Amino acid sequence: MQKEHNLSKNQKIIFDLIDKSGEPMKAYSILFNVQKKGIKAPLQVYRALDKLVEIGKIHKIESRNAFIACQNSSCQVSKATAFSICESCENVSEISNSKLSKYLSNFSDDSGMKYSKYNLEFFGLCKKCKSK
Amino acid sequence: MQKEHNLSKNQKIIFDLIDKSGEPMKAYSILFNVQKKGIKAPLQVYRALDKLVEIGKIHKIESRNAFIACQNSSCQVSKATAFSICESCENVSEISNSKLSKYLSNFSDDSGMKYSKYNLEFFGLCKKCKSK
DNA sequence: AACGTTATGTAATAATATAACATTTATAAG
DNA sequence: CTTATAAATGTTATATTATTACATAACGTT
Ligand SMILES: [Zn+2]
Ligand SMILES: [Zn+2]
Ligand SMILES: [Zn+2]
Ligand SMILES: [Zn+2]
Repeated sequence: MQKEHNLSKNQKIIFDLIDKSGEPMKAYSILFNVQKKGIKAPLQVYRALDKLVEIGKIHKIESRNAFIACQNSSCQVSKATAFSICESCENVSEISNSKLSKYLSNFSDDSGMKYSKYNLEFFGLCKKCKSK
Repeated sequence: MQKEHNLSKNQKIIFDLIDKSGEPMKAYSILFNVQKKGIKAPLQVYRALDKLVEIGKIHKIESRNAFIACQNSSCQVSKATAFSICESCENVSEISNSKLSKYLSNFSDDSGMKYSKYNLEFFGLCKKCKSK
């Protein structure tokens, strides 16, 4: 059972945009797209993004400085994220693989250290791009 | 046997700085530190960084926009990188764990897709910070 | 109503990274 | 040694990404 987050006005506008786009969006592209809805300044976007990331509705693709809606309904807290990124068409998808997440969540390094969060980004060519 | 890369003048200056520091350095901090050596513009730094990343002498910590010298002598091509990052003191260390790298290099997602590269960042508290 | 918390608005600025163009240096053939 | 090619450098300007600072408004709880 996951906590219900009542998004604020700006958060909802920005989440809906990202969610509908279905792909990673950059902050200033988001800004451009929501200006007609009254969101005029970068900070308004970044504040909403920060909150949405915090509650796991979106994730940041660190290598791309872009934000994508969570594609994994069970991933409501952004502590364990994994993505595949096509280096040709920049398609990104979230990987939800329970073995992988279990493996990484339980991973401890050579000094016995365990970690509370991780982010993994795989790079390669997606099927479309590979078959070209 | 790994390929010997003869670093150019700027590449060497910048690699030496990062390597000696032993911790992640940001591009403009690098710039500041090498200005006395004649490197005056951001682009000179970014070009050297790009090359050093390409040949695996340094890695970029994506979540921090920072660059760290490779701590793993066998990791001369930046295709499979893993780091642990302390969220309190920002200490970063490169993880070299053959099981982990084998697991991730061989990982294929639910559609059977395999990937040629990955970058993994673990977050948590380092031993020092945990014991405070 | 009073309070603390969360969200918003706005302007300015900081931090990170690239484009464009000219020149120089290194490497390798012929 | 000359020519060709690629790699690296120098320089200016600009683009992109993100935060600081401060003021105001809305929300949730008691
Ligand atoms: Zn998710
Ligand atoms: Zn693709
Ligand atoms: Zn390395
Ligand atoms: Zn620490």
